[in-house]
Amino acid sequence: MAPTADATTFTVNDYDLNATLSSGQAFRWRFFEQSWVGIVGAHWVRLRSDPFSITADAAGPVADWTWLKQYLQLDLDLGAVLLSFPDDEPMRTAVRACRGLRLLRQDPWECLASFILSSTKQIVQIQQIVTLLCARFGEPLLGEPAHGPAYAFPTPTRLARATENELRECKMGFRAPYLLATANAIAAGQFDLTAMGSLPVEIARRELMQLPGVGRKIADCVLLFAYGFQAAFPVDVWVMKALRQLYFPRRRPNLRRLHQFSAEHFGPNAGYAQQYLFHYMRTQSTRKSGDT
DNA sequence: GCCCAGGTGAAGC
DNA sequence: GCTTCACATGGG
Repeated sequence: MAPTADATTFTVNDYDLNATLSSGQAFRWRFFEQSWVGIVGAHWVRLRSDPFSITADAAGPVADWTWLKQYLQLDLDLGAVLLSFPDDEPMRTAVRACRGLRLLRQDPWECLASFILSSTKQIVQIQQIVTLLCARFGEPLLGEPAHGPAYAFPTPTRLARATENELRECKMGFRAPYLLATANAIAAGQFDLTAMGSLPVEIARRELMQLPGVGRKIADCVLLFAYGFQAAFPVDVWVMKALRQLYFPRRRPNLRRLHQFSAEHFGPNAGYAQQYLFHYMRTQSTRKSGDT
């Protein structure tokens, strides 16, 4: 029972909120009673969608919804992006399967830290780790009591003051020293996350990969999901499976070759195409219940 | 028990 | 250069 709460409705088309929020880009959303409940920055928010609109409820008063519009990328022309995809059978199939899937625009630090925690973890487990991390180290936020306490994603400074053992208690295992060292570098001002967005993508990638626990794949995730470099093309086990199965059924190209292929084949919005392949593969091959 | 998960870094060839 | 392996933890 929040005293004052705000709501708003955005008109959309071709926006599949379910696919978008369950597609492994962001890890703080839960589907609950026909709504998506999550945290964006310092805001608790609940989202409901129909084919033509998305309605948002906040826990407190909201004077300006720009933060949510940007996060959801409501101004993006999806049709133009889809038209830029290669006109081949695998992409047609993937787009048919999840048309309306979007890329979010996330906070760089939250995105970076989350994906450091993602290596060889399933999406549900990444969600669990992030939840534990936020509950332990994040600032409390105004939420809705029925949904339990709400927390911001912890800052680099706060995590830099944690011990490796405290982080391991959040079930992150061998990723703890990576997260701690990266938080330290940023908190100490040795690494400027805000500068990445205005660099050429290759330079920004090289910079991000200097951070401990950040290799090519995680760097590409941050470039794509946080900075909006739409040509960045993260290759994880699913995308590798997709590329090999759909484009190289008789060969077994290595990672370097797949990156080369993706750079030549998928065009200026390769990262978007990658998300369609990723989501298509995951929803096709895994038939587990309760996924969304 | 076994294999796998939105990988990375170090060591071995 | 490329391939192999250890690294925590939990789900199927």
